[in-house]
Amino acid sequence: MSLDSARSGGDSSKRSLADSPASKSSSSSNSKRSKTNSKEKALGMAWGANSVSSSRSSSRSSPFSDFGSYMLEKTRKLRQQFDAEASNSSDSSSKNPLFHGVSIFIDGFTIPSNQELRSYMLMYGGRFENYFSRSRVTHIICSNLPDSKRKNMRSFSAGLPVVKPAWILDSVFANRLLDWVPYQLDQLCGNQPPVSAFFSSKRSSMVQDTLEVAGRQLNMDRSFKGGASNYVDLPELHESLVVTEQDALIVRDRHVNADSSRQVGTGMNDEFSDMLDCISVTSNGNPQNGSQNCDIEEPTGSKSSDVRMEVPGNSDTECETTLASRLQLTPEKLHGSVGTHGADNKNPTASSSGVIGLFNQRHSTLGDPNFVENYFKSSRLHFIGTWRSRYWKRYGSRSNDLKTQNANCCVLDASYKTAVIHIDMDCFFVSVVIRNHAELQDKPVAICHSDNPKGTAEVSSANYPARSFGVKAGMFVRAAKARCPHLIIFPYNFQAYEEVADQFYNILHKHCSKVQAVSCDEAFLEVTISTGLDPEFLVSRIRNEILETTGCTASAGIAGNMLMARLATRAAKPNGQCCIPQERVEEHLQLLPIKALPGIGHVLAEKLKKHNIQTCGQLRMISKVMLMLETLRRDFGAKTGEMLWNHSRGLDNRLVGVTQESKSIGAEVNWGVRFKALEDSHRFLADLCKEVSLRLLGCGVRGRTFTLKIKRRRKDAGEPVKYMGCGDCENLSHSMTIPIATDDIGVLQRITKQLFGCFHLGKSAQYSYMFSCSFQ
DNA sequence: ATCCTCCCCTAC
DNA sequence: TAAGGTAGGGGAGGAT
Ligand SMILES: Nc1ccn([C@H]2C[C@H](O)[C@@H](COP(=O)(O)OP(=O)(O)OP(=O)(O)O)O2)c(=O)n1
Ligand SMILES: [Mg+2]
Ligand SMILES: [Mg+2]
Repeated sequence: MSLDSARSGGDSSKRSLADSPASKSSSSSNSKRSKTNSKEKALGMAWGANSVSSSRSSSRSSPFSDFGSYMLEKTRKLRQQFDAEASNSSDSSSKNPLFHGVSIFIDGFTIPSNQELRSYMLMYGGRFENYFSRSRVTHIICSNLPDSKRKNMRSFSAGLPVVKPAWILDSVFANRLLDWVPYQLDQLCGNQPPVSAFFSSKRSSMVQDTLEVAGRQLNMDRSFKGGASNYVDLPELHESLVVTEQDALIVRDRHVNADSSRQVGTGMNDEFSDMLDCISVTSNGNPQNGSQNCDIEEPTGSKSSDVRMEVPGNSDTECETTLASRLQLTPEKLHGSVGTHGADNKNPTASSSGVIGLFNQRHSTLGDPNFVENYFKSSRLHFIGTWRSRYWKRYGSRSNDLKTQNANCCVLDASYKTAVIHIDMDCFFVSVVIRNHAELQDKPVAICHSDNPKGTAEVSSANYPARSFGVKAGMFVRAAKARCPHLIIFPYNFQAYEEVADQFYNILHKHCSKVQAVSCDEAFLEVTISTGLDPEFLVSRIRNEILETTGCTASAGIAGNMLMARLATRAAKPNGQCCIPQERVEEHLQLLPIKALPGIGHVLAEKLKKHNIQTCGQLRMISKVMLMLETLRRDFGAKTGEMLWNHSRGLDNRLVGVTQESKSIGAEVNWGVRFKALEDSHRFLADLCKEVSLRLLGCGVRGRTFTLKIKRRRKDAGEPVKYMGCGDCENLSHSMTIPIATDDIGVLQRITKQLFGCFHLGKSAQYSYMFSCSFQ
């Protein structure tokens, strides 16, 4: 279960208090995070998440002038980015710069989208302003004018021409700049312009092109014709472009993809479904495809192939067909069908590590009264998950101050250029642990809780020799040992990771004023190139210093934006650095597997694969040929489509150092969670409430929206593949917003009880919980 | 249109 | 035996 507290409107006073520099004085003295700190004895405070100081990110407390300079900085940066893209894109170099002297500002929703229009300007020699400026903008592009603006046309447009997007499209098609006057927005009609020639005539030939590239794409698009946009790609659908009120034609069922799991969540009437537990034996042989629920089963670096490697010699598959779970939550009173689960309860089952018999109760909520607290002390994911809040406590205010300063001085000097650096420690957990073992550097080493060659403990990090055997983070140790029998396993040393992370960030802050932390071993830097220091040189100095100080190597990437810098780092690893200048972006992306883009995981990658898209080059070509962004948007959603469009071109508008304040705080445990009676469950929930309450206090925030999430073992799921794991679960959640934000543990507990009631949980299933809150 | 709830996906 | 957490982004669909 997880309790999630959303931010609250009512907590503003508390917030502003927390924002004041003075408020962090008490906790900042904890920065050494010694284990003796009494705060760390708090539940789940193994790594001090609860004692995080109350310093907040700058955005809320910034005076308005800061915001102004931020905006100046941002516009300047966006402009610079546009120029860089324009001057280096091979697309543009080969095209007629027909928009030379034209600088557009997009007002409101347009068809096609502003990103597409931007890319036309990019490709054909024009300019694009993200923010309106009377002096810079030459044309305002607008599809639709709301009444308010129509009434005061002159002040809205500042006297500039307000033109329909078709002007741009038709100009591109004509390969010359057309007169904009016929395309002036017709104020009387106020409707979407008629279809431009561009769409009607050119369309079909482009579709042909597409077919060569991605055979199935066309079919997909056809089925999506009723999507949220009128931007269609087939001739016969043209009419919808003429439609004026954009959404008039929206069809109800926007591609409800085969997400059967959703129904489980929303149909809360499963009260009696548990009775089926003993009957339904299941065929859950293929966890990958069954549903999109993220089941935590048999994790491996590379999915199904690993599953296959895993299975032989073990009872994993048998487990899935054994009768469903012994029931763990047993409210005796509830209904009568006790017999079945009772029998299950006694059945010995093959356990995850091949050992027959019951699990050790001390490894679960049943045997350890301090289970949650102890669990968090050993959890690597808890460690990396809470690291950020500890970082904020140490560097938050300082980096904020510098950030502001930096932004101001940038504004004064508009002539400089910036480079983005991404730096990431090599196989961090392993490097730290073997940094003083020279003899191990060439041996395959991994970090894991267990060295059991049959075990289901997860590899946290593997060094590069181990990776050459196929050992990857997230893999079960038995799979790792199967691939690399001589793999050397070391235990975790969280304190050492914390110390090295500190050293790492101390070095980064010393060399650069703009540092954006990503994780304990990874950060972005932004540097100005015109200050003379070559970024390559700076990076090698930083990496050297990291090696000398920590005994561990780091790799780094240098590029024009965060996306490309990150990809450069990947190319540089291990122990290297790599620069991807603008003119090399395209070649770098061309053959890169789509999955390598940050933000594209296995689900999205599979979806794209069904469209015959496997590389960034293909994605770029498809989206361009298909004209364009709207196709991606229909298939993947507005934002995701845009992300695909941008990332496949190496575009990334994010600015280094812009981090917003946190939106939510939560706690969850999905390992070792076993209940016999309802009260076990409530006790556990109370522990999570305590944890969340302490974290709220530690951060100086109060929650207003609380969420309880429950993972319920599927009826047809067998014993979890992973020892003490939660198995194949469906995810449920309910939330509640209260009028006055709180951090009071008593209130939290009452809230969880009430939320818990909303689920109407049956008796014969196993659950684990998460409780979190958000702050509005 | 925009907000809200209940999810899913992603990254470390 | 083993320690499958945390937080943000975003989509679908219903309420307003
Ligand atoms: N599934 C994962 C991924 C990461 N980590 C931890 C261990 C890693 O050492 C640390 C940093 O993650 P990275 O993705 O940076 O991986 P590494 O630093 O281990 O390797 P690389 O050289 O690829 O950066 O986070 C983990 O416990 N489990
Ligand atoms: Mg790393
Ligand atoms: Mg990393």
